[in-house]
Amino acid sequence: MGRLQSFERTTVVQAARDLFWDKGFEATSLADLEDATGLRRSSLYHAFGSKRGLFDAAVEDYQASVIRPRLRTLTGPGIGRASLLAYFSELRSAVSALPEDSPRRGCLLVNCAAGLAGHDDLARQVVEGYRSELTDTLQDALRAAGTAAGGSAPDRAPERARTLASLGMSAMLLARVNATESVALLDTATEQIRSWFPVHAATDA
Amino acid sequence: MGRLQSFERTTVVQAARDLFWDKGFEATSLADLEDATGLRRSSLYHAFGSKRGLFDAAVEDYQASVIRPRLRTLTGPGIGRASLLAYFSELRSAVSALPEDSPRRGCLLVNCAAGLAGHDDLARQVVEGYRSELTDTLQDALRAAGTAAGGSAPDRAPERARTLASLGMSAMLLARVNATESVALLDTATEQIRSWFPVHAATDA
DNA sequence: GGTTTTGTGTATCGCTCAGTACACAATATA
DNA sequence: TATATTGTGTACTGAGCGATACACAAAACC
Repeated sequence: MGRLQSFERTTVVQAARDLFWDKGFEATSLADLEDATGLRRSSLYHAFGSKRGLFDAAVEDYQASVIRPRLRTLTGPGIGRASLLAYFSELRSAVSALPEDSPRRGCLLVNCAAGLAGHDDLARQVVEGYRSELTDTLQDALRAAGTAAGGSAPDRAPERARTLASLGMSAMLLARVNATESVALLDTATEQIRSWFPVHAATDA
Repeated sequence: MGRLQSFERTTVVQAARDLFWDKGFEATSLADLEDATGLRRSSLYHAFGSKRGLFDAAVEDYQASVIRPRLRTLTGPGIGRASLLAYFSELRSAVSALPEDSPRRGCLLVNCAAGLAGHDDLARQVVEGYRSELTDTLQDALRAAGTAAGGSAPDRAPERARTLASLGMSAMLLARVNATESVALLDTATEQIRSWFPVHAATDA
C-alpha cells in the first residue's frame, strides 16, 4: 500500500508538545517545529493537516502522558489523605527537579488558559475539562480522607478542593516565573492537608 | 517649540492596554493598535518607540490604574479582617460584572506569567513584583487580623497569604475560561477568611 | 512673518509566517 | 517486475508582520 512513515508519530508529537509547552501555540513557528521534530513541513502537514492539528495532537498527548498519570494518584481504591499528600509531593518533585530553562516547566493547559482559551472555544473546553476533573478528583479524595477520619462536620470538601486546585494551578502558573515560590505553594497545599487531617486521625502511609 | 500632540497619551495607552489585556502581546498587531487607538503607526512609533515600548507603557498603566487601587484596600491604617473581605469582594464584583466577551476579563499580569514571562526577563520581573507585593500585603493584613483577634498561636500568616494569593491568581486565570468558577474561587477565599477569623472575635465592618 | 522644531500621513521596506504545488522516493500489491 | 499508492524534499506563494523613510502639517519661538 505504498511508502511507510519513516518516523514514529509519538516521538514527533512529544517533541512538538514540548515546544508548544515552552513557547505557546502562537510563538511556535513551523520552522521551530521542523527543527524540533526533524521532519519537513511537507511531512508534518501530511500527517497532521495544519499547525493547529499538530497542536491538538500535542495537547492530547499532554493529557494522556502528563495529566492523567498524575491524577491516577488521586483515584482508585484506598484514596484519601495519603493520596492527596502523594499528589502534591509528586508535583513538587516535578517542579523542583527541572532545570531553570527546561521547556517542561509549568503546565501546557494552564498556559492555554491564559492564552488561546481566551478566544478559542476548543481550547477553552479542554482547559475547563482539566479544571473540573482536577477539582472533582480532589474533592473525592478529600471526602474519602474526611470519612476515614470519622468526622461528621459540615462538608468542607468543595471549598477545600477549590483551595487545593488553586494552589496547584498557581504553582504551575509561577513555575517559570519563580520556581522557589512555586514549590512553596505546593508545600502550602501539603500543610493544609495535614492541618485538615491531623496524623492522629488517619494513617500517614 | 513645534507642533503639539493631538492625542492624550493616557487615553491611547489605555486603549492599547485593553487590547493587550484581551489578546496578549504577540497576538496584538500594529493594525489592531491603530484601530483601537485611532493613531497611525507613525505617531505610535514616535511616541513609544516600538510595539514593545507601547506594551511596557500599557503594563505600567495597568499597575497604576488597576492593581494599585485594588491593593490600596489592603493597606493603610485599620487593616485586618474587614479589609481582606473587602478586597475579595471587590475582585468578585469586577469578575462578575464584566460581560462574557469583555476585553478586561482576567488579569494582564497573570496572562503575562503564562506567556511572555516564560522567556522575557523584564516581564518576569514585573510579574514577580506583583506576586510578591500581593502576597506580602495579604500577609500583613492577615497578621493585623490575627492580632486583632488576640490569638498567640503559631504564625499561620505566610501559608494563609499564599493560599489567598493562589485563590486570587487562579480566579484571574479562570476568569475567561469559566467565570462562574472564577467567582466560586473568590467566594472560597471569603469563606476561608471568615473561618480563620470568626465574627465573634472581630468587628465585621 | 520667517524659522525651527515637532507631530502626523502615506507609502513601503525586508522579513517571517502558515500553507502548498509538485516532483521524486519508497514500498506494498498484483 | 510493473503498477499503484503513499511519504518526503525542494521550492515557492501570498499575506501579514513590525518597523521605517520621507514629505508635509502645525505650532512655538525669535
